[in-house]
Amino acid sequence: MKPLSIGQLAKAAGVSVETVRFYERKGLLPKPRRSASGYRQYSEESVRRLRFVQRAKDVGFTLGEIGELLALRTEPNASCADVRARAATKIALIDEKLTALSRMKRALGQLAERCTGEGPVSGCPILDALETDEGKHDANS
Amino acid sequence: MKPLSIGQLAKAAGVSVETVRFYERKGLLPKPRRSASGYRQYSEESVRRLRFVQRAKDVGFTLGEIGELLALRTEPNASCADVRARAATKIALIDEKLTALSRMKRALGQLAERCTGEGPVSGCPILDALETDEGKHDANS
DNA sequence: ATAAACCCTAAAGCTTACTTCAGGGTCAAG
DNA sequence: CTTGACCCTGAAGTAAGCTTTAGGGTTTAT
Ligand SMILES: [Zn+2]
Ligand SMILES: [Zn+2]
Ligand SMILES: [Zn+2]
Ligand SMILES: [Zn+2]
Repeated sequence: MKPLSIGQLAKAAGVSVETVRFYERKGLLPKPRRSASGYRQYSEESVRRLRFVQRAKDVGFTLGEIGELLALRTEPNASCADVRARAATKIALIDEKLTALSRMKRALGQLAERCTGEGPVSGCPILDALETDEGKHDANS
Repeated sequence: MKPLSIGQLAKAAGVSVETVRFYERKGLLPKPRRSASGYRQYSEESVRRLRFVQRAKDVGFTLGEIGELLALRTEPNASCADVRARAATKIALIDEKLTALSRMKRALGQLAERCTGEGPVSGCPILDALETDEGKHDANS
């Protein structure tokens, strides 16, 4: 039942003390009670809250979106479907990023394939391809 | 042979005028000649250069890295292998990002699967899973 | 000659998620 | 009673890649 100091909370959730204060400023963590000397005092609930933020971050939500998720939990007319919709939106965004990265990887891989790594830079097919337009959109000749 | 204005160059490469000036400040484009009234004057070579930057960006290089690639082209003792190595490094980085995003997608997808989207937010499996530790690292029970 | 469309500079602002700095109090140990 | 570990605040800095703002010249067409 003894309250946790900000350092103890930070450690328990695996973040830095500055991050905790930052999240508080951003409204992701409620303003905690203070000791007589002004030190922040946290409970186990605070640890759960902070871990929630970390997990939501891990699955791709921004801090702003995490704030919305947290707000949803206390809005009485919010529905499970709201949460689901946010998850779906996020998954769609992740898919877009995956697609873009795959395209990049393929394009760069194709350039790299043609470069033997021998000789001076002046004939490198990678640079040549970047200079001219060649190599984009798999041309047919 | 008529020189291009900054607006014409920007249009030819599909970027904004401000972007051209920004790239010049960053050293990605050489400082161009100026007309009597101080207007920048570009050549076709400038268009190629600017397109190089765009294509390198498209395959994932940062502006800093693109500057290095451009510098390689004029360093006499730079080798084709240098370019190849940069490409390989970039591909590895793209792979890391792909892996991270795939992990995110899978984790979030697993949460979303359990949410029917019905009822109030208070019993949403997505939020529940984010609050507790459950759902991480596919537990076996 | 005047208005639209373009051009110039330097500097500040934007986004996200923090970190660092500057300047000080507080608490436990020895 | 002093040292070191911790805590406090507010403000500024960081990364990348631009965009915007503020204040003004130039060119071109009518
Ligand atoms: Zn090469
Ligand atoms: Zn739900
Ligand atoms: Zn100090
Ligand atoms: Zn103006």
